[in-house]
Amino acid sequence: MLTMSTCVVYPVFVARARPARPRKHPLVYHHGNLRRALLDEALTTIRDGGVESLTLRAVGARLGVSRSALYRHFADKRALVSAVGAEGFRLFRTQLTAAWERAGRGRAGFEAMGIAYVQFAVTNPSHYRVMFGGFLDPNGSDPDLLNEASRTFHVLVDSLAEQQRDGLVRQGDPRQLARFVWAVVHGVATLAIDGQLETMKASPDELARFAVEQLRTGIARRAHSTGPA
Amino acid sequence: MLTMSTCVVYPVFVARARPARPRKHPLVYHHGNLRRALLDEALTTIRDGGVESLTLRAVGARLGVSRSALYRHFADKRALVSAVGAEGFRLFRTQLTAAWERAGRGRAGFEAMGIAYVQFAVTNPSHYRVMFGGFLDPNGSDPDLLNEASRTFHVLVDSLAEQQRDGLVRQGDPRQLARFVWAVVHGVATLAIDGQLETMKASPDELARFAVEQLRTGIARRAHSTGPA
DNA sequence: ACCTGAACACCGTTCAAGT
DNA sequence: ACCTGAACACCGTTCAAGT
Repeated sequence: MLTMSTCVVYPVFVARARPARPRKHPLVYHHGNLRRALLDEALTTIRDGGVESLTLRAVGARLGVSRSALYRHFADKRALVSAVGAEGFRLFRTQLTAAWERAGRGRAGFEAMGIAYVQFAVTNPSHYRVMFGGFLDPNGSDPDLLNEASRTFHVLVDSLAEQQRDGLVRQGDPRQLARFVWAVVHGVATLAIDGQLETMKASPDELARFAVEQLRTGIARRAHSTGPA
Repeated sequence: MLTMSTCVVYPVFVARARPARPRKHPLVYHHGNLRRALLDEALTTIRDGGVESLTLRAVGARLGVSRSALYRHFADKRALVSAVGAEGFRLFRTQLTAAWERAGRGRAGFEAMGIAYVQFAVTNPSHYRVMFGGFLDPNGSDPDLLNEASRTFHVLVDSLAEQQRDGLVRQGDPRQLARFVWAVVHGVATLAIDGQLETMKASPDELARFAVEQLRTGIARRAHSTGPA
């Protein structure tokens, strides 16, 4: 637990456990922007080699800083990765709404958003995995991450609710519909980035388009009832 | 790389780098079943605490064996986890076909299989993650894992092909349909085991049933055409 | 307040040596 | 052929000490 607001008075007269070593290099401080620098460095490291490749020592070394300097700005490694995940959700949400708006909302906008979803995952696999991969428990300690994930989900809910008002999507709890739609695109995305589609000899984009098509005929309001099951 | 077929002759007369230490405990060998014992130990460890909790040292210690004894039976840690994944696919496939048969195939069988899919993932989250989680690259070196995954996929393909013959599912490449169906249940499963559903306040089983329902109305052959899009 | 550097308790993997 | 035990090159985290 990090207590930031308490003022700690350090005792000055303590028995020296070890003698002080002479310093080879002068100390260089980052002064204030180290937190941001650590975050950026973690971001590019994860982008290039995945979460597994992220080591605090390497991040520190690349920034010319001790391996434990990080602990002044993040509680631990998890907290650093959480911050990267939260940033990922912000970028993700921007791209989803952009696709939705650019295609003029409605049916075309919804399909464009589905394609954009899978494309984000395929383009940023490491980032996507941090956000969803179970490395972070979403009910965990970071409220920022939780908030960003929740806001992203509501982009989908709002889109579906609007389409219901316009008669493009059949009635029902928009949150329930949104969960189903999310599961579909999330399924395509994770199969794609985990290389499972190659086993099945399929391209991510092709499957994404097919999935969005099937999704539409599944949730679209139909002119003729097919009768009870 | 493990070369199993080459016969290596060890030189006998070598200069000793270090003097031999006296042995405290007599050597106890596992003789033949160590591979199986290692696999079982890895399986329960992963089941209890996930892949991250699996350490070769602990596995060896629990079996009363050196930490490097494992290297006689597996190329490295990855190979051990691959073997666990392959076993997972075998169990998975058994449960899927059992659900399909028990519900009398056809429409009911297909729905039962969908529910069973998500239930397997929720019941064995660590196992499921090993199989799909990207820890193993599926195009990797283990042909056994690849084969098991492929056979499981074909259970789904065969089920859909049979339903097409019986007029329960509309025409089209059954492999393409199977990929879509897989993506849907995989999406529900991964959202569930990564705790994302809790964020959305939904239960895995409820979403699974809803998803299978939507899936049906999406891929079922309809009596009345809704006209071109 | 912020950072260092040594220490601690871990990892997977290698390899000469023992039987 | 199978296993040991020391060694190697890593980890994240802690903490007294320096400025």
